[in-house]
This record gives sequence, structure tokens and C-alpha cells, in this order.
Amino acid sequence: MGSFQSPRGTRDILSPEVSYWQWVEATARTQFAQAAYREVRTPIFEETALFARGIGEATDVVGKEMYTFPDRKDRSLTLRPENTAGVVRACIQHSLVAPGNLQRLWYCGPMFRYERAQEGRQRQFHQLGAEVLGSADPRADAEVIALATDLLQRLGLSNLTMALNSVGDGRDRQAYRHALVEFLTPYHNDLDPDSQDRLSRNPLRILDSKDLRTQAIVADAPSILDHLSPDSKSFFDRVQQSLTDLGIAFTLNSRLVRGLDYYTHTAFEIQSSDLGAQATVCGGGRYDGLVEQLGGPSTPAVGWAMGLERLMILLQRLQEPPAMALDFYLVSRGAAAEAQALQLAQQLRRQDFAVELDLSGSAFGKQFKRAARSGAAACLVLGDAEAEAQTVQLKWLTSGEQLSLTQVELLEDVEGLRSRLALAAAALATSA
RNA sequence: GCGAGCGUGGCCAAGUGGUUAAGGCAGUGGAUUGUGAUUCCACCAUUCGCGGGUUCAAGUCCCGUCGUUCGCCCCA
Repeated sequence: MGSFQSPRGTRDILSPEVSYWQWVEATARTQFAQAAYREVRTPIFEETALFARGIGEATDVVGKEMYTFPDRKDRSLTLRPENTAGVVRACIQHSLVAPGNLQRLWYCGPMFRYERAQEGRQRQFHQLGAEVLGSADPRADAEVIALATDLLQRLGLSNLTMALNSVGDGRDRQAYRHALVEFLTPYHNDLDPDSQDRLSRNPLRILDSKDLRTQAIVADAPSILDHLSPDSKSFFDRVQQSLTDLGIAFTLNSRLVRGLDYYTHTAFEIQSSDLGAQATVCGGGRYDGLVEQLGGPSTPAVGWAMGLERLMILLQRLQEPPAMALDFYLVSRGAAAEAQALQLAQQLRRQDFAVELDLSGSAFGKQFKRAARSGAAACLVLGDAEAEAQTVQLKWLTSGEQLSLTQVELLEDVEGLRSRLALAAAALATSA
């Protein structure tokens, strides 16, 4: 072919679908505003070392999924594969993190990972995320998680489950890793090949292997929850209590492990069974060591990220897209009428009406057909006779009622029009 | 990175080696030079993702390539 296609793993978000995106973004925006979270917009690419150090050299994300490239001065840059590292970097750079200083932030934007696409997984995808920096209080964990569950609820999504775990602090994890490796080593040859490999590299990941034989072995493995220090244990208890107080349902899953190295203590995932292999809609947890790891002051933090493509899959199954609201469709024919219609459309828009002007110049019949399909509440008609008399026909498309009035009258009766439009919209809503 | 399936107009498709590439939706023009429905007529793929090969003959078989889908790995 001679034409271009969007690159592998990327896609265009077109008209009916894009209204879901706008709806989700608008809902998130108000939700975050109500909880006093501020939006951050960080660069889409960062120094490669930021991700390598933040996410962890040994992780798959860093090891094989990053879009890394040299710029013209041979600096190594990387398209962000996630945004926590970038947000933390921004907070350090602008001194937003300091002892006793709390930052509540949210973001939304594209992320990039070089992976084979499948349902709910693309090379360019979008995440909505929340981060709280500077609080070691378990209520911060609960607040941030509640924001995620509330948002999903506002969007009308039920049928989601939340898995919760604690991976403890660094020392707890170290101890647990030992215990786990000790337990698994005798079964080495019975593990699936991937897990055999992970035994030395990243043994915790064996816990959520999808291989059935491995799962059977892991079923009797020691639980991380038995390896938590008293402090870690009590912290996790308080997180659970806070969630319960908020009426947020969760299932403890001691085998829940997250793939990024920076997580400590609380780890959670919100999952749907309607998503195929990519079940996680939202994942996050506490990352108390990351700020320091990236060169800032020791600062506790919690956060999560939500995969918007996955969210859209669920939303599109549940409900029709919100329709584009159009007040008037303007039909005209004849040189004088067309000129007046162009001006009338602009004047109405300045009064905050949504107006579509038919530019086809085709027969009235065709234009009316388009008017009916446009979803507009009313149609305005300008032909030779109207142009001559400076009038306009106003036709309500729901009832078919039509009246003639002067263009001046139309523009002066803004309040009357607005209430009629509200009625028409209500009629549409009940008929739908 | 690995495994398997798929790729025919804007969309949904029939077609499984013989040829003039069905059909539906949408669109455009007209019947109807000023009113949304219905109906009717006409137009809408020198070509089947792209490149090569086999064959007298290829949308149909083979190879490659690109894209896509499902799964693995991994993650949101």
C-alpha cells in the first residue's frame, strides 16, 4: 500500500469512543479536586537512568520493555514506561518533598512499553494515577485506595475485586525471600522453566505464576504475612482496619506480588474477570524507599496507576457512549441565506449554544435528513424567503413543531431557547 | 522475545484454483429545484494488507513481510 498506518501497538481513539475518554477524565478531575489532589504533568521522556534506578534494573520493564534512544547529544533518554518515577523526580527537583510536607498528586497520560500487543495491552497506553508523598500514616494508604474504588464506582463499574497484600519492608522481604527459596529449591525440577529461571532472579514472582504445576507447589509455600516484623504487621493491620471502616471490600492474597522493585508494605490490585489475560485495572501500593533511592530525602509514599484502555474495555461493554450534545442544526440554501446562516451560527455560538452549520449546499431534503441524524434538538432553516425577510424557521426536531420568527427575535430570546432546549433534552433522555 | 489464528471497499461480509470479485449497512446523485419516513433508480474494489513464487489460470496454494487477534513472559 502507499499509505501509512499507526505503528504497531498504537491506535487512534476516534469519535464514538473518545467520549468515554472525556467522561472518565472529567470524572477523575472532579474526584481528585474533591480530595485536594493536584494535577502534575511531567515529561513524556526522562533520563534512562531514572527508570533504571527507580523501577529496578532486574525488572522486565527495565530489562526488555523500554523505548530507549540516544538524542543528538548522545544522552540516553527513555519514553516513560510508568509515571511514579517521573513524579518523584519532579517532586525532588522542585523541593516539594521535605520532612513534614505532604503532597497529594494525580496525573493522566500516555506511557510506553515495548511489548507484544494483546487485549488490554499496547505499546502506547494511558494511565491515570494518584500519588501521596510524605505520609507514613496507614490512613494515607486507605485514602488513596478509596479514591480508586470511588472513581470506579462513579463510572458505574461493579464486579471488580480488590486483592490486598503486604510485602513488608526491605528486611521483611529479604527474610521471606530466603524462606521461599529454601522451600522451592527442592522442587526446582518440577517448576515451569520460567519459574526455574526466576528462582535465582526474582523468586517472589514465582508466587503468581500461571503454570498449574507451579501453582500447586506454591500453594504450600510459606506466606509473606508470616514473615512481617511486628511493626510491618501492625501497619498492615491498620491499613486493613481503615479500609474496613470505609466499607471497602478486599481479599487478602499473600501471593500478590508486584513487578516493580520499589513497592514496600501495602500492595493491591483491582481486577476484573472480564478482561482476558490482563485482569488488572488498577495496581499500586506503598513505596517508602523510592524518593530516597532517587536522591531525595527519605520520604514515605503511596500511590496507584489505572490502565485506561482496560477501563474503556469494561465501560464500553456496560453502557452507550454519552452522545454529543448539539442544540441547533442550521440548514440553508441560496447565496444570501447561506451568508446569513454563517453569521447566525457564530452569533448563537457566542451565546453558548452548540450549533452545526450544514455546508453542503444540497437540497433542503438532504439537509433535513442530516439535521435529524445530527442529534440536534432543533433545526434552523434559512432559504430565499427568510433571507429576504431577515427571518428564520425554528423547527423542534423532537416534536416537529415549527415556527417563524425574525433573526433578531431568535437571538434576543436566549432564555426562552435555553429552557425549550432543556425540555427537548429531557424528552430525548426519557425516550432513550 | 516465544506460540497459534486472522487480513476482501468507510463498516459487516460471500467466495476454498477457472473470472464479469456476491450481498448488506453507510455515503453520493436523482425520482421529489423548500422539510426528517417509506419506496424506486443510478453511482460507489481494473482488485482481495504488501512483495515475491508455483500454475495455462491465484482473493483462493507456497515463501517472506507488515498489521491485527488470542495466549506465554510481564504489567495498568
